[in-house]
Amino acid sequence: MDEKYFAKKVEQKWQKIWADSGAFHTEIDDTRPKFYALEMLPYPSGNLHMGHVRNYSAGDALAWYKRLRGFNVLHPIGWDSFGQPAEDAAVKRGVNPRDWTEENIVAMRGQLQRLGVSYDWRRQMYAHRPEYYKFDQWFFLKMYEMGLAYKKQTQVNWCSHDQATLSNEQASGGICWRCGNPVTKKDLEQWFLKTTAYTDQLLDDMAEIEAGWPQSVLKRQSDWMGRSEGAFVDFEVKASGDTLFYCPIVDGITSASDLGKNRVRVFTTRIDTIYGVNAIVLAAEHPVIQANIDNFSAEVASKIAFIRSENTKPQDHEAEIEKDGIDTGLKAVNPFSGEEIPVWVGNYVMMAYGTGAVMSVPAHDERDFEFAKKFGLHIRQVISEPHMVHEHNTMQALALEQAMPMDGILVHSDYWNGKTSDQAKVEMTAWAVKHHFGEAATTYRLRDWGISRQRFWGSPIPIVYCDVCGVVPEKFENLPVELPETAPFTGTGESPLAKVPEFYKTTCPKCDGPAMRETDTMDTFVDSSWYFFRYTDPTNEVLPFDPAMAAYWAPVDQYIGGDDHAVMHLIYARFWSKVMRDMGLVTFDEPIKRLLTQGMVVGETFFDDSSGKRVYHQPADVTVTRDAKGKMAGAVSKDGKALKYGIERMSKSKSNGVDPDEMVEIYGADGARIFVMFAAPIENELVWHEAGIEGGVRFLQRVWRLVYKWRAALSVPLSAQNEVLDTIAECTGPARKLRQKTHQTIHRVGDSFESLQFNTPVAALMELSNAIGDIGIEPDAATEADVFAVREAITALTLMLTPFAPHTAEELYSILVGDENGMLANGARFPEFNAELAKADEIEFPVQINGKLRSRIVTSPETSDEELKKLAFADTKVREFTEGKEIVKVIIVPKRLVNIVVR
RNA sequence: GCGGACGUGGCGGAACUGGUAGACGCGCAGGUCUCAGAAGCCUGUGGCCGCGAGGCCGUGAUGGUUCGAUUCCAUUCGUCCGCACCA
Repeated sequence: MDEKYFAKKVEQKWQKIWADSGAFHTEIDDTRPKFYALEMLPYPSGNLHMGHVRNYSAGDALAWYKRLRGFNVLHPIGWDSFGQPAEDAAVKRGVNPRDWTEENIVAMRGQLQRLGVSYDWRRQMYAHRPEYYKFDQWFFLKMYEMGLAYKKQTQVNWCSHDQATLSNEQASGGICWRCGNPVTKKDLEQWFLKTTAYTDQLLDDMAEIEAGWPQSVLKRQSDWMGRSEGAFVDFEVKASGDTLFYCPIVDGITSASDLGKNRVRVFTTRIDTIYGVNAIVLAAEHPVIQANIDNFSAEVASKIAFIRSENTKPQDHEAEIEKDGIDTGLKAVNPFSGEEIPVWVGNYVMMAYGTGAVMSVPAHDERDFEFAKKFGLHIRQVISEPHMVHEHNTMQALALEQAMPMDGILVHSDYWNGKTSDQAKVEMTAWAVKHHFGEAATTYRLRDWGISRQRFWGSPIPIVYCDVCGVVPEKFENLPVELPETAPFTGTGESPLAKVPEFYKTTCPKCDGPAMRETDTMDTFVDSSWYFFRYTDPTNEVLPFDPAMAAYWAPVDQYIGGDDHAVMHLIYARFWSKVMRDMGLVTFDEPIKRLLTQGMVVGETFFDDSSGKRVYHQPADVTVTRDAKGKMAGAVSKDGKALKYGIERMSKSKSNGVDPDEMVEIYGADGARIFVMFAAPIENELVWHEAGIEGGVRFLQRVWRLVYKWRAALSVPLSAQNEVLDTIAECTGPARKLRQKTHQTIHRVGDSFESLQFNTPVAALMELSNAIGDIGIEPDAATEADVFAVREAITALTLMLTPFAPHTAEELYSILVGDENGMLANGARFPEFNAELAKADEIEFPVQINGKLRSRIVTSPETSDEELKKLAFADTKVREFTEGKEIVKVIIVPKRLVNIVVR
């Protein structure tokens, strides 16, 4: 190699050596500890973006670090290759989704390889290949057997733009997660996976991963699942006369055997406020309402119909929806007080949560308050602040200005008066149970996972419909149910598979009679829920993976990806693992021990000041002017137009995107990678500055020159003194100082990796490199001790550089040790830390007077307190400030500082 | 509205359990090399005052605890993110 650093040459050389030698191939090895480093798999769009580069650079750094620490590292990659863009391409451009996908994978794999990411490429998984999706289907059938997969007719979230159904997660906020258009509702027969059967575990097992996951992600997950503890209470319902109405049992909520058919069940977290109930409010879709719709007056019926239709409209989250509702004329009886109260339908009650029925307590709930105000309903306060209890019980309460949703002391509640909310919640629930009109209850926001998609490019759901046998699961031995070569792609709502008779015409697995296949395919989140287990055993044809393989590699030790997957993917993946545990495939509860969420990479954008259009990006098209301090004063385009500056998410349409290939071409993979790691903490947003990357390259060049400068001197074998040199006693002056810095750096870099910091270790390496450069000794004038210290420093620097700039490090390492096979073949290890050597002989003790820094004394860190005090008072500066003052006390912090308090 | 996170030079960011604020890099300024430029190298770079030694101020703002606060507490302002009537 040359004395000058040519990134491209070095990178091509080592990429070839790595590939030829299978340097990153991994197999089970019981003699070494394992480490499973995982990054979120990409969707094969055809182009890597800088967010990917950041993600994979971090994962690769960790993988390399662990390898150098002696771990057997599994570091795989695969392709989330089912999904809508491939089908869009088919609709728009008539290409075959399979061809489109495969081509994109080839392109992106090339990009990753040019970045030199150390994957075991043999273990790639491809969601769209039958060898993989066969096991999506296998899992589906298993879950069907376990009663975890079921079909039901429901209102689904429907995106009319994408012509697709969406899970609740994907329709979060009433907006399609993919295209951003409003979501509507549509009735469809759908397959569901029973995620709700695991909600409690998903919530409770968070304790196991708490230490390794970002708090924000766990918080979002628990909010998403939305467990709330409270009670069901049954209210008897009748007409204003005495006719009992027919009340069908509401789906899934009737466990009390004596729940009468003339009762309606509400869910409340505030049973203690039940004496303040002024009405029962039902969702418009509530079965009681729907079953009796013909009994209502025309006015009531049309209002209900109106509310119902409003509910299906896309919601505008900026504007608060005004409360609306109508008195149905039905009456309900408060089981505690015997009071007769009206039954209303309200637009603010959702059928999807709880029982679709609430007891309205306007005094203590803001929504109920608003509702009562609007319709002039009675408001009664039944919870009081402790000091107000007497007033409340002796005189009528004043009109409330607002709801008071706090806990307190019960008033106007007969027998329960004087109890605290906490007491009352427990005792009143017990009372309700005793008298058979209620029970303690927990409800969740999380619904079951609807996985049916009316799409071609996904795993077919392995179900057959037979006129004779009904719904029949496909036989395991018939898997995979393969997608046909192609289908008519129209972009309309029906699955393209429904237009391919060769696909859907089949025979019944049970009776061999003619039958139809299910033509929906699975949500692609199914693929990503278990893909990381497939890496442990990627070619298994019988099982998704061999449990023994997973037992060695799983769980994932470190997962890295964007926090946009905090709720969907990461809840599904956790759910899937728990199911696999119950199937006996794995033995643990949680599949991912540690999670790191990386921040977005954003771009600088320059706007045309006159038109406001964003058209330019750094550096090619823009000249930036700065003031004397370096602050940006203005920006001008090539054709002389003034530009405004802004920061936006990178994208092609904003022309502020950065192409990873281009960066690698100009600066080299290592330069790009080290910059991405260094520029900001991994969890922060990263603003891409073209100038910054040059700093990364400059650093690599400095290290390169350093090695070449010392190369000849270091190649001289050391004398028999070698071992003696490796002690502190034999090492003084600059050599001693350098060794100290080397070992301090080893410690810092190791620590940083353990706490998943990637920016600070790069800074530490820069410092070490600066320290080597600043040693002030020329190679030809160096003593043996100097050479020893420099050799140690440069070798350590090179090894520690590997996770960030593996190609460069490999090349420099090969120069240093004279071996061309690479570090791993050579058994290279992360440099060993020596605490003795890292210790300083002398340190600077700041001396403060009243907490203000006044002087410094340089002495051994072991100096006794007495001696330190003496030294401090001997200091002229200190004298100046203590002269004629009373010394109140002297505080000495061991190995830190001296603070003299004077008056 | 509810919930969470965060405010440090011109910029990205350092700072161990309260102990020398601004590491490291970018940018900027000056110098060196060169016919010239690029690259490299050297020096400086929080603000104010001072020739200098040095002094004063300084981690969004205000107060508090402490010998000592970027770090802990309270109030407040601001930014970012999540949720969407969850009974």
